[in-house]
Amino acid sequence: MSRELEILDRLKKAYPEARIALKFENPLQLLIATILSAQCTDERVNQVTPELFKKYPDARAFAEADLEELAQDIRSTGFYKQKARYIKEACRILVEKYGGEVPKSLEALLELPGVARKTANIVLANAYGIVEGIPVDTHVRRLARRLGFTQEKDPDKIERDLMRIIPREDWAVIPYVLQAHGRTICTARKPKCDRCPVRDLCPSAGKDLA
DNA sequence: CTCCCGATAT
DNA sequence: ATATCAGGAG
Repeated sequence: MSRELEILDRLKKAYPEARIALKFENPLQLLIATILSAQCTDERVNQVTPELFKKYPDARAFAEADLEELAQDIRSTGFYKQKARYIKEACRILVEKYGGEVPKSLEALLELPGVARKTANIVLANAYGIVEGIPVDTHVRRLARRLGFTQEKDPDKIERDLMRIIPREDWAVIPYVLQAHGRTICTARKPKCDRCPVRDLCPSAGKDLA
């Protein structure tokens, strides 16, 4: 087995429970929650969304929301004015072009404001089971670079490198496995290499870098 | 590259 | 006190 596949195998075994942490009951809720999760923990998003989804039950409700009020409703997730604008405008487009439904294609999702490949991949995979790519967030980016899976910095280029290395059946779970490892062991600041299950396969082990 | 911004770790 | 964080747009 290649070094890369051995790493993936060990990490999957180390974090067998790893999966999406965002709470949602339908594709629209997942889309909104994922937009909110930018630069914010899923845990905090989950503190805001139950109330939010009660107040705004569908895309039309978000599209017709008062912008200032919506912003206050999501305030604690940070970047709240931006996110409120993205959500309102995205939902306006959903109502206008897709009957209030969340479209099932990458291209259509990428048309929405506040939605790039990371968000689109998460929504497609977890709401519809459609796997077209690998969501690259900061955890995935940091670990992919530390593990020597890529030298790139641009998320889209990192995604391409990962799609070459990782078997397609793992594309949907791998971000959650990497996030779990990134939160617990391979942290941004002081990675706990002494407790890492892939230490012997990691080119960055013991080093003190990004 | 800069801006958006509150919450949390250090 | 302040550095950094589950992104994306201009």
